[in-house]
Amino acid sequence: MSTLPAKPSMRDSLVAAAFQLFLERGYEQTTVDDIVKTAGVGRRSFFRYFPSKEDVVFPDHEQCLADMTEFLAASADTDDPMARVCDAARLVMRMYAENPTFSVQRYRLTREVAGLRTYELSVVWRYEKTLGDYLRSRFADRRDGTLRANVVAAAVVAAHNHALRHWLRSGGEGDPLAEVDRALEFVRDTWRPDGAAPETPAEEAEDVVVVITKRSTPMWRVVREVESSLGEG
Amino acid sequence: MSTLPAKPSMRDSLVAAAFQLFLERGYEQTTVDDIVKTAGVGRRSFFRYFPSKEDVVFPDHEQCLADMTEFLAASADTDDPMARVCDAARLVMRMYAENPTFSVQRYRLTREVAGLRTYELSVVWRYEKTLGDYLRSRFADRRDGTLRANVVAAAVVAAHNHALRHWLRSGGEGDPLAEVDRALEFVRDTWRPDGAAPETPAEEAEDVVVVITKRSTPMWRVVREVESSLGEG
DNA sequence: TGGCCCATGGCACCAAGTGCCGCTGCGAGA
DNA sequence: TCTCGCAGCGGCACTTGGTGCCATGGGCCA
Repeated sequence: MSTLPAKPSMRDSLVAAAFQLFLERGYEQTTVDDIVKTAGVGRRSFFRYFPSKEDVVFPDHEQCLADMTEFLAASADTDDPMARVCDAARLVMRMYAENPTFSVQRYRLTREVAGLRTYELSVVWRYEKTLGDYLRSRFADRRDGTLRANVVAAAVVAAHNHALRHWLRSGGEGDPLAEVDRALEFVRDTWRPDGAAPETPAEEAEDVVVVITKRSTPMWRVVREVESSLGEG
Repeated sequence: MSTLPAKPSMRDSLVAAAFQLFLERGYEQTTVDDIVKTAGVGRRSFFRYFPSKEDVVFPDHEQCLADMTEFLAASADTDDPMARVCDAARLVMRMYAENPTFSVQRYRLTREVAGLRTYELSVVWRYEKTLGDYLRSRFADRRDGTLRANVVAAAVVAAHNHALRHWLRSGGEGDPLAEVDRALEFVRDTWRPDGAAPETPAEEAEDVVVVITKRSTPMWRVVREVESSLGEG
C-alpha cells in the first residue's frame, strides 16, 4: 500500500492560497477574506494560525529564529564566538536556500510592499538581537564588550543580507551558501586579531563535527547540515 | 508691543495631545479619536498631517532624514567618506539631544509597544540605506565595494544606536554627543588603514569648517552645528 | 452511550485608514 | 465693496485588519 498524500494542514493551505492570490493580484489587493475563501476555511482560523496578514508571508522565520537561538545556546563554551555567529547566519541562508522559488517570489513581494519590508525588518532585527545577545555574553569581559558585540552583530547581519539580496536579485541562481561565506569572510577578516592565521582554523579539533538538530527536523536537512559542517573543516 | 505667542500649529497641537494621552494611559489604549478630541480638531485632519498613528510619535525623523540626505549629497567629493558618514550619524544624535525629555519619553514608549519598535526600525533602516547609498557610490572602485559599504553603514548605525540607547536608558543624563563620538571612534578604528594616524586628522584643512544648513533652520540650531564642528577640530 | 476536549466557524464589534463632499474663511482682483 | 476661487478643515460613510465570544461538531476515553 502506498502512503496517501497527507491532507495538507490548514496552515499550509492558508500559505498556498495566500501566495497564489498575492502573485495573481498583489498583496494589498488581496484581503484576508479572499484568502480564506480560496482556502475554503473560516476567517477566524486565519488569525489563529497567523497573528497578522503579514505573518503568512514569512511562515518559516519563527522556526528559524528558534533554531538559531538553540544553536547559540549550545555554543556557550566555544573558543571562537565570531565563528559561531557566522555559522548562525548561515542557518538563515540555508533556510532561504531550501526553497529558492518561494524565496524569490517573497523577495519580489517585499520589495514592492512597504508593509512587508517593515515586517521583514522586524524579523531581521530579532536575528540581530539574538546574535548580539550571544556576543554580549561572550564579550562581557572585554573592554567595550557590548559596543563590540552590537557592531559585530550588525556587521554579520549586513554581510548576510548583502549575499542574500544579491542571490535573490539574481533569481535564485548560483550557490547562496558560497556567497554568504565570502561575505562573512570579509567580516571575520576585519576583526581578526593581528597575526592570526586566517586559513587554518587550528584552534578547533578537526575531526569532531558537532551538529545540533531536533527530532522534528527532516533528515535531508540534517544531512545538509552535516555536509556543510564538513565542508568548512 | 510684544510678540504674541503664536497659535500652535495643528501639527504641534496633535503631537502635544497625542503624547499627553500616550503618557497618561499608554499608546495602544489611546485611539486616534481620543487624540483629535483632546486637540479639538477633526479626525480627518489627523491623517492629513500624519499618515498613520505611529507617525505622530516620530514627528521629526522625516526632517532629519532630509537633512542627512542633503548633508551627504554635499559631501560627494571629500577625501574621507568614513568621516562623513560618522558626521551624518552625529546629525541624528543631535536631533535626539535637542529635546532630551521628549526623546526619553518616546524611548520608553517604543520599548513597551511592539508596533512602535517596528516603526522605529523602518526609520533606522532608511538612515542606514542613506549612509549605504553614499558609501556605495564612494567605494564603487574598491574591491567588494558594495559589501564594504553595506557593512560599514550597518556598523555606523549600530554604534550610533549603542550610544543613543545608553544615553536614553540613563534618562538623558550626560553628553550624548561625546558618547556617540566614542562609539564611532571604535568603528573608525576597525576600518582605519594600517599605519594611518588616528589622533590627528591632518588630511583635512584645519581652519576651514563647512556647515551645510537651510534657510528654514532656526539660528540656534545652526549655532550648535558650528560649535559642534569646531569642537571636533 | 455519554461526557469531554479541541479545532473550527460564525458573528458582532473595535480601531485604523481612505475617499468624498460640503463648509468656511481669507485674499486677490474687478 | 462685492465676488470668485482656493486651501484648510470637518463630517460621514466605507473598507479592512484584528479580537472576543460562543456554538458546533467530531474524535477520544471512560
